[in-house]
Amino acid sequence: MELLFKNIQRHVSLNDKEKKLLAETFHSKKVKRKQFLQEAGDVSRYFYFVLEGCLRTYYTDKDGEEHVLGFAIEDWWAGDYASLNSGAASIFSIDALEDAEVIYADKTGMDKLYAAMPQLEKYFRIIFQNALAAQFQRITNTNSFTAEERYVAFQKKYPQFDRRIPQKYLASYLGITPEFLSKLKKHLLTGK
Amino acid sequence: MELLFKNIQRHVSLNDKEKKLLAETFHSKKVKRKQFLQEAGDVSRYFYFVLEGCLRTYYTDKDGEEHVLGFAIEDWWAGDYASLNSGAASIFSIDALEDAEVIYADKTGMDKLYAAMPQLEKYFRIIFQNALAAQFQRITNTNSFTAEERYVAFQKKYPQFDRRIPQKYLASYLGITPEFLSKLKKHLLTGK
DNA sequence: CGCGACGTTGATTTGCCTCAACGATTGTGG
DNA sequence: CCACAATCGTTGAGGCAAATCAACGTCGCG
Repeated sequence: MELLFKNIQRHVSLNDKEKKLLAETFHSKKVKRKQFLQEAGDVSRYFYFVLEGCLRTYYTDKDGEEHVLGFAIEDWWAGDYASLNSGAASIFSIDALEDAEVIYADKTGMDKLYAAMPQLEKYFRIIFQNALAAQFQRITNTNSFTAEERYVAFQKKYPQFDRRIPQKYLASYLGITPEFLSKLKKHLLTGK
Repeated sequence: MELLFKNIQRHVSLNDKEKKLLAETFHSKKVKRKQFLQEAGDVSRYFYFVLEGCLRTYYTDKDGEEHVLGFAIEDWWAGDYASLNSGAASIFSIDALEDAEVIYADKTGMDKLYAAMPQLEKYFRIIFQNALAAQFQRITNTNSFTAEERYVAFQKKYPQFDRRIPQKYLASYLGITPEFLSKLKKHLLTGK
């Protein structure tokens, strides 16, 4: 919980009463590796804040193929930002790549927090604005880099993920097949 | 200006004093087709709200290739949401695909508005949250659809853009070459 | 009218995928 | 703690979607 306070206080201030309200509204949950936090089709959806471990958000297409949208580790947010607003059923699933501890709140809880602590609107405005910028960067990379360049750029930008994400999920995130990622790595190491 | 008020009032309320402040803070500008609102490398950057016309936001890669990130028509926002927060030089350019009329504010102006009208934080929190959801959808489409499917999906989702966007820019937005888009269209029309 | 930008069409090339087989690693029950 | 299965990663052969390159038609505009 302290981790969330610190994260929020990077952008806005919190007093003790507000911290108490946050602590009352967010609930805690531990999940084992491979367990789901959310499955596609769920109507009840949550904002998750990761205290420990590693999560994966992904989408299953009409052919049953999974496509990874992103990962979340300690001090990161996860959730279907999309449909939390709309109230529609989610098309995304979230599961754990490592045993994880998260705190979470549903839409009702978030609305209560927004009403009681207007500065949270600013906090999430900034969080979403930065996340949006990161997605534009990602789209830019997809369109102007080869798969190999995207892999190198990912390693450089997110070195903390290096050993924590199975290659097949990283391949999916990069938009390539696991086989091709394997060949890329060999090419980078051996030059052939 | 009324268009902006109506847009904002879809999510939060505004009184006359607040409308006056908005009108004082946003400045108006008309640009001809092909003129720039912002060029890559600019340090002074703005939030733009389109009153009339059509804008294009794009990125120029190391090989000099342009990659279109998005379009904006009446009642839409445009701008480098990314670096407006960070203060870094922008890597994006914005120009007009049609003669356009926009209103705009810089970071200082936006900060002033946020301070005077906290409900704007909520408004932009929602705007960014929805935009983020749209970008996740776009990434999902890129990874799980063929170019032809993406073209059809775009036509269906944004019919209002149909006649307004030159094919080469639409091709860039879809992540394909103009030549290939031409062939796609032929295939869809003639079946061969 | 003539120029330049845009769109089209065809021939060829290529980055990445698919399929299949084979190692390596992990996890689980006996 | 081992045996075995299951999952994951690697490697190779062949195929396809989309890129590249080049030539030509067409349209808007000075």
